[in-house]
Parts: sequence; C-alpha cells; structure tokens
Amino acid sequence: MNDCSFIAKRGRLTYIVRTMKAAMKKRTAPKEERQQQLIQATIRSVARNGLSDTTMATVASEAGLSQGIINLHFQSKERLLVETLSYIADEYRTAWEQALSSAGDEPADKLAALVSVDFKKPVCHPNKLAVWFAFWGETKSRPTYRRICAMRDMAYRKEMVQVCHELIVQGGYQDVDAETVTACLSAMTSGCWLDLLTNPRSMSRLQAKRICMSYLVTTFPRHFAERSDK
Amino acid sequence: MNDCSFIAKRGRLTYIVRTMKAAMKKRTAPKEERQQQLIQATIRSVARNGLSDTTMATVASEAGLSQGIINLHFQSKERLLVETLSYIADEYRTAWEQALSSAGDEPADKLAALVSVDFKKPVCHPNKLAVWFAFWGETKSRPTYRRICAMRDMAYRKEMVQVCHELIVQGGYQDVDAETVTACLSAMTSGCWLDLLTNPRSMSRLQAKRICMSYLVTTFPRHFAERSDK
Amino acid sequence: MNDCSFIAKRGRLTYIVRTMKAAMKKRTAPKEERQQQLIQATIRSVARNGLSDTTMATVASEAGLSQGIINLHFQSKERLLVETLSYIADEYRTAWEQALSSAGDEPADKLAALVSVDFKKPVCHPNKLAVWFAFWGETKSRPTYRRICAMRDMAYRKEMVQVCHELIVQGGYQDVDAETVTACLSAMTSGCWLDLLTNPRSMSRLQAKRICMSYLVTTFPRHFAERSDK
Amino acid sequence: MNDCSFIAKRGRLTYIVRTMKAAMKKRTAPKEERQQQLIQATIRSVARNGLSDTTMATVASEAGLSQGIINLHFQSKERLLVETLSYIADEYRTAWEQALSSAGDEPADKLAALVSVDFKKPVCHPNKLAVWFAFWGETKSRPTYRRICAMRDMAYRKEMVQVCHELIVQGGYQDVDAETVTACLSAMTSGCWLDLLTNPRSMSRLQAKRICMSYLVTTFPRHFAERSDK
DNA sequence: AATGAATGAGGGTTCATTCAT
DNA sequence: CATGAATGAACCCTCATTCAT
Repeated sequence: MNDCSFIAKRGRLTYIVRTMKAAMKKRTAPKEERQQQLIQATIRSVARNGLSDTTMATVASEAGLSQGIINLHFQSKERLLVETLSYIADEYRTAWEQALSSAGDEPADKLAALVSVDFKKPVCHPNKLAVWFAFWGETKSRPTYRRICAMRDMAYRKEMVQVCHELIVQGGYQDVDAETVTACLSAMTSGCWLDLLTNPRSMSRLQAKRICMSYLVTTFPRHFAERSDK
Repeated sequence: MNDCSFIAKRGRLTYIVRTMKAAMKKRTAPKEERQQQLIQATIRSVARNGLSDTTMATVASEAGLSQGIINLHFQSKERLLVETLSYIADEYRTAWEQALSSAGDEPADKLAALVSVDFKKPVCHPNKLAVWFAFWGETKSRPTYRRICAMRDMAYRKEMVQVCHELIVQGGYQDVDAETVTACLSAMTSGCWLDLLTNPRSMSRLQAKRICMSYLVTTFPRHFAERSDK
Repeated sequence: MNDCSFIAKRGRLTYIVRTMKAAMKKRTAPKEERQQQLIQATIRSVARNGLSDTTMATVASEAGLSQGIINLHFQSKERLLVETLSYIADEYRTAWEQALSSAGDEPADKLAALVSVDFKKPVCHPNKLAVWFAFWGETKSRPTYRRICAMRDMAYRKEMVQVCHELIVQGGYQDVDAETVTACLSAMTSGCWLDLLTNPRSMSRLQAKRICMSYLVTTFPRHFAERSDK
Repeated sequence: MNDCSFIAKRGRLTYIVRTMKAAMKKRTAPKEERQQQLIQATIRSVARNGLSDTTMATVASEAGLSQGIINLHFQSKERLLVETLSYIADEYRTAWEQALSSAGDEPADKLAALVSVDFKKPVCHPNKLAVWFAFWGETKSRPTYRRICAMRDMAYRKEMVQVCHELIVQGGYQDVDAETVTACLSAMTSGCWLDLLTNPRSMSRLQAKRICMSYLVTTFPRHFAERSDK
C-alpha cells in the first residue's frame, strides 16, 4: 500500500524532474529536432535581418544555441540555406495537397481551396514570404535555388491546370484556357505576396485573397459569382 | 620677373596636360557620368553575382575601374545600392510616363500602354528584374529599400486606377472596380516578372504580356476582345 | 520477494552482458591497452596527415573509437603527443639495447648491430620516420619535445662512444676519435632517415644501411672491409 | 649667406622628415619588397612558434603589419608557406653556387667550399634550420613540400657527385665511389643540422663543419689530411 | 569506461573603407 | 580625380574540450 503511494510520489517526482530538464533546454536532442530548430531560426533570421545579413551567429543566437552548432548539423552555411528553402517548399506543397484533399470533389471548391491556402497562416506568414523573396532575389546567380523554386512551382501549376480543366469542362467555359488561367492566377498570387511583403500596412492576407478570388469571379462567373465569403 | 613668367607658363602647361588627359577619358559632366557608369556596373554585378555576392570589387571590376572609386563617388556601399535602386525606380517611372503620353487619349490605349511597357526592354531586361527581386528580397529588413519600392508602386497604381476609372466610366463596366483591377493587374505584372526571372526557359516577355492582356480581355471585353496583337 | 529475485537476476544478467561485451573487445589491462591503441593511431595519423593536420578526430577515427576518448585517457592533446613521442623514443631505445645484447662481445659486431637496427623495420618504418621528423620540426619551439629527443640521443651516443672506444683500442686505430666517429655516424643515420622520408623512391632501408656501413669500412678498415652483407 | 644657412637647415629638415617617415614604416612598398618582408616574418615565426603554431596573426605581427596583408600578397596561407620554403631553397642553392664559383678550380677546394657553406651564417642560421625541419616534418603528407625539397637536394647532389668524381680521378682514389661519398656527406650535413637544431648547447656550426671535414680527411686523406682550419 | 552532441575560442579569409601617392 | 596598397572588423569554419547519457 505504502508502496503504491511511493510509486505515485515517485511518478510525480520523475515528471517534475523531466519537466525541469526540458525547461533547462535539453543539451542533447534528436538530430532531426535540432535541424528543425535551426531551420526555424534561419527563417526568423532571414526575415529579421535579410539574407545578406543572416550569419551563422544570427541564426545560432536566434536558436539560442552556440556558434559551432550549425556546422555540426549542416556542414556549411550554404547547406543550411538550401535546407531551409527546401523546407518551406515542402511545407508549401504539403499545405496545398492537404487543402486539396479536404476540399471535396467539386472543381470550383478545389480551385478556391488552392487560392485560399496561399493566403493562410502557415504558408503565408510574413516570415515565410520574406524567405521566399530572399531566395528569389538570389535565384539568378544560384542554380540550386532556382531548381528548388522551379520544382515547387511546377507541381503546383500542374495541379491547378488540372483543376481548371475540370472546371472548364464541367462549366462549359469554352473560351477559357486552363493554362492561361493558371498563369494568371499563380502570377497574381506571387504578386500579392510581394505586396504583403512590401506594403504590409496597406495589404492584408484577406484582401490579397479577395483580389485573387475576384479574378475567379470574372473568369468563372457561374461558379464564383455569389461567394465573396471565406 | 622671368621666374614669374616661368611659373605662369608652368601652370598653363599643367593645365593643358590635365585637360588633355581628361579629354582622353571623357568630355563633360565627369561626375555624374562616373556615377552612372558605376550604377550600371552595379546592376550587372547584382544580376550576375546576386546581391550578397556583389562587393565593391565586383562592381569596380565590372566598371573597369579601380577599388577606391566607389567610396570616392558614393561614400559607402549602402549609398551605391540605394542609388542603384532609385535609378531603376526612376527609370521605371519615366518609362510608363512616356508610354502614357504617347498612347493617345483613349483609356483602353493607355491601359494597354501601361501593361506593354512593363514587358518591354529597358524596363524588363533580365538584369533589371534580377535587381528588383534582389532588393525586394531585402525589403523586410531595410526600410529604405521598402520606401523606395513603395513610392514607385504608389505612383504607378495611382495612375492606373485613374485610367481604369476612365475606362469603366466610358465603357459602362458598372460592376468592375478600378482599385481591384489595378491590384490584380499590378500583382500579375510582378508575378510574371518572377516567372521571367526564375523560369526564363519557359516564359518570355511576349508570353508574359499576353497573360496580362488576357486579363484585360475578360475584364473589359468590349475594349480588348479582338486585340491579341502587339 | 520474487521482486528481489528478479532484481538479482536482472543484475546478474546485466553483469553477464557487460562482461561479454568487454570480452568481445578486450580482455585484460583495458586502460593501458586503450592508450597503446591511441598512440598507434596517433602515429598513423601523423604519418598520414602530418602533425598540423592531426586532430583529435583523425586520431579517434584512425583508432576506430569515439571523439571524447582521448581526453578520457590522456586529458589533453598535448599529452597524447608527448606520450606518442615518448613511446617511439622508448621503442627506439629498447630496440638498440636488444640488438646490442644479442650481438655478442666483439665491438665491431656491436657497432654493426647498432647501425643495423636503425634501418630495420620496427624502428625504421616510414610512419615512425614521419613521426620523428614531425616532432623534430617542432623542436625549436617546444622544450618538452626537445628534452625527450635529446635524452634518446644521449643514451644512444653514450653507448656508441663506448663501443667505438673498445673497437679503437682493440683494433689499434690510434688516430681515430670515438666521439667524432659517433658524431659522424649518428648524423649519417638521421641524414639517411631524412632521405628515406623525402625520397622514398630513390632510397631504401638497405641502401641507407650500406651507406652507413661504408663509413665504417673507411674508418675501421681492418674490421669492416669484407662484410658488405646483411 | 642666410640663404645658405636656410638651405642647410632645409636639407637637414628634409632629412629629418624622410627619416621620420621611414621610421613610421612606409605605408606603401614595392610589391616584391612586401613579399620579402612577409617571408622573413614567416621564417621568424616558424622558428619561434613552430609551423603548427604559426598563424596569419603571428606572421603579420612579426612583420609589424596588419592581419589582411598576407592574403593581399599571397592569396592564402598555404601559398605563403610554399613561397617561404621556395625562398630558403633558392637561397640555399644560390649560396653553394656562389661558394663553388669563388672556390677556384681544385676539386678539393670545391668540395671543401660545398661543405663549408652548409655551416655558414646565411644558410645555417638557427631560424633557417628550424624552417627546414618544420617543412621536412610535413613532407610525408604534402607532396608540394616534398617536391621542393627534392629539387633542392638533387641539384646539390648532382654537383657534389661531379666534384667528387673529379677529385677521385685526380687523386687516384680508385676504391672510392663518388655517389656513396655524396650520399654520406649530404646525410651527415642534414644529420648535423638536426643536432644544431635539437642540441644547440652541445653543438656549434664550427664543430659541425669539423665533423663533416673529418669524413673528408678519412676519405680523401691525401687532399684533406693537414687542413683542419677554416 | 565510452559515447557523441554541444560549446566557444581561435583559425583563415573576405571585404568595406581609408589614405598616401 | 583616380589609384591600389593597407587596414581591421567580421565572416565561416575547425577543433580541443566538456558533459549528459
């Protein structure tokens, strides 16, 4: 009986100790966790300082870790940056794939979902936008960056063309071209992102979405006319 | 006495020599010309190497001049960059102002001219796009850059809103909103620029313009329907 | 009660497992053996990478062990290096002492044995030469290294002077000075080592020995004339 | 008259000013001069701190110049080191070539000159020896160093073989082999250098030379017997 | 006893800026 | 005006050492 109480107490103690340790910041962490932590710190640093003022030191300090840690986990600064870009590209892809799969079967709903996800939080966080543009800015001189960006783009567009095509067939929009709509829409998206980045005062995520939706309204009037919501 | 005459002669000689040297290099407004030369070199360097790999050395060598020259004319690297950004912003503004003034009085023509100029050479040269994105990439952490970009944008949009408004009134497009169209159109422009930058293979200036024009066709059908040209 | 027996069993099991693991790696004197292992790894690493590119990591990996192991056994890198130098100095001494003791009583034989051992495998292995020269190279700035080297030298020379003296007396080489011969001979030895190190292609251990023996032939003709062998 | 005194004063002043400037260490110097200065500083630093503790900082401070100067003139530390090794190799070669050319035509004199120069100041300065051994110590892992050392060696030996051959022919030393003598002699030289490096207390340049000369006495008795001098 | 993640001082190198020429 | 040698702060990276496990 007292054994039980002891165990109970012991369990409680263990719990407390574990909590304390966690609070003291684990000195050692699973490899992948540390890498994630550093990628997140990189995103914050790029957003805060810009890519050209992001140094090993700013990232490490943003992560609350020591100088050498990045080379320990990523070998070089360049690899950290590539990994960071890859991370947000993956995140982006995952986001619209999920949005798509939970949008139902109606092509119009799918299209709306695709546009929607571009202006929702995880993907459209100011920091993420800053990172995208930071890398786009170096794209011309860094084939590696370009490749990653291009891949993200291609997958996204391919899907959107598909969805547009379905919608065109279904809705009988004979004189609308799926490729063109996709080009317009994805250009508008990144254009709006630029606005969100440079004029955060006069542009909000909601407004940005409305702008893109307005395009859908004019293009597919019978499917988007009344829905100004969401 | 003869001493004096000698000195006079000597001063004269020095002057002549100096003048000849100057003539061999340039003739007028040396100061501003040099600055222009350096700004052009900066544009090329940013396009070639990226902003973070653009150093005083890369710019100087791109200009075929010596190390210290930039500090001599711009005091600091930061100022050179700001001047460069200002330069392409001014160039951009001048370009659409000219386009507008030679477009005639028809609002539709003016709008077409505005879109057109965004995808014509001086403004839409690959190097210029690279520079724009390079600076946009640093925008979040550099208020100065943001301010310059924002001003360029505002003037352009103000004008476009005006033109759209005229067109709406003239064409009786009651359910079209000038602000929204402007937002769509200018977002599409920068979005297409991004494509030109990152996928130069699969996107051309001509295509980009067509994409934007397609938007005008759907939005103002009675004014842009038949003109797929130019 | 059964709890206790379980714990006992468990303790026993742990012990067995641990013992088995130990047995799979080593059996006795773990401490000294580990140190030896690390010293051997150091020798290989210095030979392969040079002293200035020998790091705790190269040594540990050469030993097939983990990072922290060296500090565990040697406290510091400096101590590892000193122990390594001491080790090859000891090995050297042991080698010629053994050679001497198995050479018989004839001074000429002893002298030949001393020369011989300098060019035989354990002592004259390429790796060992590399290590000697690596440390000699740092000798001027590291009194500790110098001291160890000097001691090795002194003992060796003292013995050789002794042997030479015997030979001079025995052979009646009145105009030969034991000290000088020793100086010549030991200089030639290290000089030949240098050649073995830097021109391994054009110099072999056998040649090196012949060169040194040729000196003995000219110096002590009546004792070394006919023996070109071994 | 007062003019004269003025001129005198002025001359004096000029002199003082020039001296002061020189004392303030010329900010700018001919390229080759700076490189020489840095090579000399490297030699001192390697001698003082050893090769593995010679850093850009120790060299720069030894030269009384700033951190960045070495990369300005040598691009990298590695190149500075190679250049330094090349320098002392060249110096060595020049030294014995000069010694040879001022030694007259007698082979014995030439041989004596060759041995002599190895133990005279510019070449046999403690710092130079330290540098030689520092590089020899890294020879096994650095092909570049090895190549430079090997070339120095080859030229020297080739010459010595030649001289020995002349002497053998001239003196009728039929049973002496030029190659062997050269091998012995040059081994003894570097062996003595090692002694000078590690036991500066018990070995002097003069003694070292005597040791080598003693070898010549035994090998070429009819030419070197009486000359213990120089 | 052994591991290997983490640290942080210090290494080589770059580069904006200064300044004598 | 223009040059380019020189500076030195700050960068990225390495590595001896520590320490929780």
